[in-house]
Amino acid sequence: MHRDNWDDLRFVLAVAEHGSLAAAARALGVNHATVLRRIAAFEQSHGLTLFERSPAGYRIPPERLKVIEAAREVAAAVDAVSRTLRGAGAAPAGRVRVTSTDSLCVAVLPEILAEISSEMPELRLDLVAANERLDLARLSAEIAVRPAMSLPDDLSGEIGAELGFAVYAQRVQGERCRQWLGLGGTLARTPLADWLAGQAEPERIAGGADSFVVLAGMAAAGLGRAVLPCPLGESDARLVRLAAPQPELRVPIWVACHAELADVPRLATLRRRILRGLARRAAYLACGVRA
Amino acid sequence: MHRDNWDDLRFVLAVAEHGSLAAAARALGVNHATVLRRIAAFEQSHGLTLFERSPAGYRIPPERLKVIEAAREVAAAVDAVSRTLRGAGAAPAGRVRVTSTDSLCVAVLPEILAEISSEMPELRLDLVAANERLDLARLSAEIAVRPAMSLPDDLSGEIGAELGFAVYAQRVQGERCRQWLGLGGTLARTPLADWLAGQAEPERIAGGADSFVVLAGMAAAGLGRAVLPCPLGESDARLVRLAAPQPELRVPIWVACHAELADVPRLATLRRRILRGLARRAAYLACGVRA
DNA sequence: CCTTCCCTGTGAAATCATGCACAGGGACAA
DNA sequence: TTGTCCCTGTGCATGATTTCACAGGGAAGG
Repeated sequence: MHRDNWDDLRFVLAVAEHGSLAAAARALGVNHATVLRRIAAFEQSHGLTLFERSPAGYRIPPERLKVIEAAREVAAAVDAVSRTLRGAGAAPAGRVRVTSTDSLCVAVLPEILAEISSEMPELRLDLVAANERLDLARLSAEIAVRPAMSLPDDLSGEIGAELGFAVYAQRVQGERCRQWLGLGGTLARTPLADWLAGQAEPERIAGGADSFVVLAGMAAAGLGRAVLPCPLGESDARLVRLAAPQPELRVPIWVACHAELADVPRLATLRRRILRGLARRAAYLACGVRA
Repeated sequence: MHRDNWDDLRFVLAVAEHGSLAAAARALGVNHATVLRRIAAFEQSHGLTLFERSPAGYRIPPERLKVIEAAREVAAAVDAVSRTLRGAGAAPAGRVRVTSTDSLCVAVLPEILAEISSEMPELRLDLVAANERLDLARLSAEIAVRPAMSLPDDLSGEIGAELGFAVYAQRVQGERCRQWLGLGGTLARTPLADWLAGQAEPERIAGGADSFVVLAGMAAAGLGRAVLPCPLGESDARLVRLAAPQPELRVPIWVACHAELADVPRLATLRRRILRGLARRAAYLACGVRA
């Protein structure tokens, strides 16, 4: 069944975009019979019919559009490989990119980087916010600051502090607001989401988002109460905390870089300083209490 | 040169992950000679050597790691196709996902959605923040709110307001801060980035980020001055605007959905309400002035 | 009505990729 | 040193893919 050939997707996409076997074949520079057979192979190996055949050409029914969108993602990713391959240049000296979740990029890291920047003014510090595919995209940065229970094998790093979570809501509505905000996207597959499922009945969920920063904005606008990382909830004056942080939800914050890059002196210095910055804010990160 | 076979990436990835032709071949269930030739074909078609050959196996030099990471992205995207193909289910009723840039997801849309939610309490409104690949990932949401000069063909929508940009910096440092913050990632390929390049000499750039929300946080922490969407800059009390919004940088904000979904009544209603919400805040969006 | 054009679909020949078997070489242990 | 093991790399037979050429059918236009 799974003959699993990524190249078939290229043909699927071409047919979807050109509307017919023949047009796709012209665009791809191959014979139309080839396209016919590759599409047939793809459909058979996945056990479904993707296209509507008609004498006028191949059409994708609307309910199959998502597959095409997903295939477009693949195309974009392949393009990215090409671009990476082309501009295989090393990162410019004097410039370090730090990646983290958007919460930390907004709530804590700017402060820490500002301290570091004043001590090392020659350095250019870029922040790369990436919630999803963190483990995959990690090479778009030299240093990663990641809340996680453990670190992937090829990363080398240390724990700087722990991140705590609590429930927040709009200050003026406060306790009266009985609606909840749910976790979407990649956040939906975290222990936090399980915990939340135990707190809020599904019919009480008025909305959701795939990012804590957005959730904080929604909670502040009065859409409902949300579980947020403490430093994020505390940093927004429009929000009020409804309960103490849940100790069972604490997550270590790792400061890491690729094992291969662990010895670069500049990166090692920066890692140490970020670690120190996190450690100095440990209480704030875990409980939202400013030292 | 461009023989362009996506399937070769599968072999590249397998060799990178297993460390040798032979191990990759075992994992893929093919002969090692096949792997050898596919790798060779890939390298030749891209005109470079990706792996370091040694008697002990194939190794990727650290500077080539990015290519592998990009290939992993492709793998993830292919997985997504499979998952989409498997669970070809429709979105649950009574739940609408709205996607936009992180700036608007944080600064304006929560307010608008809160108004809508109070009028249509049975609806669950999810916000999906997506800066990059917006045009590709658009099917992860039903409605898109997008600042852009024009709309892709397969989207149908209207302009709700215009988004203005201005330079902001930390209130306490204010004008004294002579450092700038640059635009990274996808933001680096926008007209805004060109404009910024005309304002700030490269050596004055102390940092950067791929998201305006993160840039706002960095500017507020005193890392430098940043160009920000007006509603985002105005919503942060720690920031002060250094100059009037640049009229030439204004961008229309589209409220759109897939052409195929344009007629769904529930979505049409929601689109209208979002449009109204944007129009009512036109001055705030364009100049940062609260009506 | 017929003609033309563009589409899908199919069978046979040619091309290309794959698997197999084997050569060569480094690493490691006896 | 010798033997073993695992690795890369290469010729050749085989089998799968692709191309080519052609059949059939709907749509548009005279």
